[in-house]
Amino acid sequence: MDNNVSKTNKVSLSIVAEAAGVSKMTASRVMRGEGGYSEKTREKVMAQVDALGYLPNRLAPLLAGDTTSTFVGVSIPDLGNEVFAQVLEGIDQKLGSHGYQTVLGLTQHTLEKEESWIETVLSWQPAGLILTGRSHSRRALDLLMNAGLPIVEIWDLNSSPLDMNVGLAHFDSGYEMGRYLVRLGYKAFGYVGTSHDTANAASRRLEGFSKAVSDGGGTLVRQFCLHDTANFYPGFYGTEQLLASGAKVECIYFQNDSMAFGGFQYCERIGLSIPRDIGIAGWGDMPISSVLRKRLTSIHVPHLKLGQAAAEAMVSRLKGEAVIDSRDIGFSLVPGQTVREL
Amino acid sequence: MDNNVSKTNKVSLSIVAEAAGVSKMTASRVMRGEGGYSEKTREKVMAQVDALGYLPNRLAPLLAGDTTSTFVGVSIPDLGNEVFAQVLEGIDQKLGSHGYQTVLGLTQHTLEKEESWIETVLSWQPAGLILTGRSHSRRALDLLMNAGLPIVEIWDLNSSPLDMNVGLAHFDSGYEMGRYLVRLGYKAFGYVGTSHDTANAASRRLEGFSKAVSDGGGTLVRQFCLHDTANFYPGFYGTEQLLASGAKVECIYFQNDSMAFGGFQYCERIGLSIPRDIGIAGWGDMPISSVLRKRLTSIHVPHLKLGQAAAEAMVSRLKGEAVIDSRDIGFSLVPGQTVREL
DNA sequence: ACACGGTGCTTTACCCGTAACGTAACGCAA
DNA sequence: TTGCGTTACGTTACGGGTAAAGCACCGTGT
Repeated sequence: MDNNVSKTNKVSLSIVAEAAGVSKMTASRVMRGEGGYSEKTREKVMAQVDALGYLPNRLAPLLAGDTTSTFVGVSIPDLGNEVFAQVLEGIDQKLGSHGYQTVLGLTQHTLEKEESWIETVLSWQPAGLILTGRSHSRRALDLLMNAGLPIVEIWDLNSSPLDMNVGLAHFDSGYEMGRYLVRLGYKAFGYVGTSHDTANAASRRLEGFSKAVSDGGGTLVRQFCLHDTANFYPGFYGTEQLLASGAKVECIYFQNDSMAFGGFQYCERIGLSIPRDIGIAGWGDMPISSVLRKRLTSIHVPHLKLGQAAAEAMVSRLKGEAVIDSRDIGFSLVPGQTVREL
Repeated sequence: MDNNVSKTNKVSLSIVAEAAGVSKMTASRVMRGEGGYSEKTREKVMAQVDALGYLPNRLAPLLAGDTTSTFVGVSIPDLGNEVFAQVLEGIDQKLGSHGYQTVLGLTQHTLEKEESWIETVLSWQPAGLILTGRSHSRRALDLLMNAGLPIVEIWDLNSSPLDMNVGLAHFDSGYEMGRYLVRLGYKAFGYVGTSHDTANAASRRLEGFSKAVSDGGGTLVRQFCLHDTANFYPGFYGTEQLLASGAKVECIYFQNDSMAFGGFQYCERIGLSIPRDIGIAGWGDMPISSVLRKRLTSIHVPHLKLGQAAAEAMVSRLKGEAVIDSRDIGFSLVPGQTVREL
């Protein structure tokens, strides 16, 4: 291996121009195909472009201020949660198809990491930012205000977004699930989720759920919030802890379907039949549900579409088109077979 | 909402300097804390930095050529496959902790998308690239050679990497699984996977598997490669197709655990008992396995660690430290309970 | 008295591509 | 021939930061 590759003998436009025997400006015009040169000149320049392997440096016009970058910073809590991976996929697909690049930032659900990522990414002059969640640190807000670039806050619907907003009403989705389960006759509920951050979307789902339950005369007997990613295993051992705690629950509401499936597996492992002995409800209508004999009772959310819509809003704004500042991507209840029937 | 935020009244160093009554250069020195100024000057400058909310523009020194960027381009096939999401998470964690930014590119398993992404991302002067897979288009190779920057090819172990390489021996992992299953007495095998790209890692696993099977006197009766993401549902309907095809198989090898679980679910759905009636083997030892009563027979791969190791190799190279050009991240067979016992 | 070194600052030049402007050469009509 | 437009270029300036060089001014030693 050549370890001294680092000697970046970068080919600049002036080098191409000199080699072709023309001025930088003429070469630049040829590169952009904007006309104002003869066919003979075009050939001379292009011959050198091919020979030298010239690739334009997009930083230069950016610095000169006559363009914006095509970077879009995207902050995502974590990728261990399949739901966020899908949102990111939707974002990157759409951004990419419009010639924009995704600059990723994983925040691990902390505002501090988000803040330091925002500071760094802003210093690279992104065209805009897509941020997951609606709460940001004081300093992050200052930075964002000062930067004055397009921002899409996703995931959560937000009555006063910084700029644009694409998401869904998490509280409402929790409320709808709670109401549905109460109507089925359940009274005593348990909850298993992750994270202690009261400001996040999952907490708002739990709030909505909790309200629906008490509105309907039921009780949220016990809730477990684990310090872990919202994936299968935490759902499994969270359920174990919940049931071991002695709480008498008829139905468990989970932060998402991955956790719900983990809980489902634990219940069956200890001999509980679902939904006869205990009900299980999740959130997200995630891919795993499609292969289960008993489809999980859940809330369907178009994750990929959410990401795409966010990217579209960003691209439209960057192209100077009219943009709806706020978009509710919606959700729908999936009855499933993991809770009793009416 | 202020829709006219776009008026980017960018605060530059000269503005800060002028406001503080010093030259750009002095302000620059204060910003970098490299000395050569009085305490009084430092205070004057910092007061203006705070007042104006100045954030340095990291593009400028980049253009001037006395620094490299802190962007690292990372190409990933898709995020619908949990395994790649984890690899990406590992990469971004490690890059981020060293002050580097991940610029994502989803290639959807196609060399054309990789090529166009490489071209675009190179024009933004990244510090290095991390690419999934070892095959690239002719033009991509030209571009990479010409750019002369650090490259880590991940996923697959590669006898002649472009630069650095972190991965595992996919062929061997397939071979080991095949040998294991043959030793258990299986003779007739089926395969369910995705993608028709013969150049990718999953194909190499299949080749290894196939070789082990024929070396051991068995037969790979039928194989299904679906045009889909390697997730639960394709595993489910791929298995349906396989079994409906009338092929007599005793054991099915899947591209990964997600597909294997989908297949598992299909088998149980139609009344087949696992492993009594049919054996199932996956790859990746993915999170879902941890909550199943019958752990999937699989190959354990430290995905997160693979991503971290790739990022570490990149960072070390960028810092000018000595780097091992190639690293085998390894794998290990997980016996599981979805195949018969010896 | 003058050389010398250090401190604290300013000035100049540069990176790369493009906008804006300048200009030489030519064609064509009055 | 003059006047004007067009074509096909070249020249200059710019943007944000930093390296390198320049330059006052001070204190100190001889």
